[in-house]
Amino acid sequence: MQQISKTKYRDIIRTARELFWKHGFRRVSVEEICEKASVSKMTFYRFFPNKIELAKLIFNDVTHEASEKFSQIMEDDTSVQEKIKNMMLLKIEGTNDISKEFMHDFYFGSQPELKEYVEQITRNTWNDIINEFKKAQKKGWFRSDFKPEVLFQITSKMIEIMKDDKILALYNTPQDIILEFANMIVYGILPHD
Amino acid sequence: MQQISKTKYRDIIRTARELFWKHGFRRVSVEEICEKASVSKMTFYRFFPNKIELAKLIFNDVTHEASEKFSQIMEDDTSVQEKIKNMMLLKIEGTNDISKEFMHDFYFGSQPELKEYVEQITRNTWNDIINEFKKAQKKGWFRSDFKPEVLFQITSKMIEIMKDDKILALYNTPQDIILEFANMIVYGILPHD
DNA sequence: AATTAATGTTACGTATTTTGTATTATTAGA
DNA sequence: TCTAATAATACAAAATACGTAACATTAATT
Repeated sequence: MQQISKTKYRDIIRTARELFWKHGFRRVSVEEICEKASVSKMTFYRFFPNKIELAKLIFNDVTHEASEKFSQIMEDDTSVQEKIKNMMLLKIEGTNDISKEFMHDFYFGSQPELKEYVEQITRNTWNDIINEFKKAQKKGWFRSDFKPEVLFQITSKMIEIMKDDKILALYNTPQDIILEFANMIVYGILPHD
Repeated sequence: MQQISKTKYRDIIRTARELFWKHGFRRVSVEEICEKASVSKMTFYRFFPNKIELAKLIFNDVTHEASEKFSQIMEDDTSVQEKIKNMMLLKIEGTNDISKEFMHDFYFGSQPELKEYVEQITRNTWNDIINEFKKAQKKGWFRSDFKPEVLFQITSKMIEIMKDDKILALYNTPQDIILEFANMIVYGILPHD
């Protein structure tokens, strides 16, 4: 056996992702991941220095995949309405897909390192998205006086608002809040079909 | 303040039930329950001697409710197909709703006390259900040589089949599958009016 | 307003779990 | 056979969870 098993590596990531997805970061132990992935703890620590680094990697994957999907929608040869609709659907799908548990420990957990990392990645992802917006804007799909960068500020503030228990209580899940903001961004607060 | 707050008591149970439901027994701490239920830890321990006793109570509630629903179905003045259909719906609802997590720690957890309790309750519930079947059999709703224990197992397995995507794709709605399976159990696969 | 019991707050010792490493044994490919 | 990847086990240190106690606060009753 001279080859490092890429399989084990992937098994760990896949298993951890599933578990984090369901229960969040803090509820899942390294040993549990190892057991489910049929991997010894030593092997785990040969691949990853600790649980946090693994979480970073997984979070990175998840956001990257989401970002890819978004870019795809923007680049698709469809009408603006269709794009907006797809964006909304992606948001809905994405928020349905991303478990509350998964994000919670990242945002509100006790590891400042993880929180920082998540914020950074989120920032980068938003940069990508803003660029997509600018490209779209050049094509005349949005108002020309609208500044995509504002989106970043809005979403930053959104996270702060999310932390407010009184606001949280108004919605079933944090995802609903995200959806609400997405709606507001696209359509404003005027009624629409 | 001379009255013990029944509200707090209920809040604890409701919150704990939700958390156990999602994450199982071991992943949820007393403190977490208290926080989410907006109750101090002391109040918790005034109501419950420990986490295990709370779990017992909740498990008891859950199984009792399920059993009640089942009896209701059997006692309803409906056709046999309707009863079977409702049984399946109940099962689906139950299995979709009851997370594996919820049961897992009870069965495989490290508390033998809890496991024993669960096994006993399960046994009792099971007996109740079989008795309902036998009552129905006496009324002539099933063949007299048919063993109710088998029906129960069959419906369980059928639910598993329903969850198969390939099977699911064959029908328009999940309800159609249920109806189909209920029919199959009642009439077999021979044509009937 | 004073009383009183329920509830909250804080702190704490103990028990359990988790983390990360070291050590030794297997395993499977070269 | 030899060798490196992996497993198994044991372990100390850190973190978390449990359950209790002592005291503070609240709000209804008198």
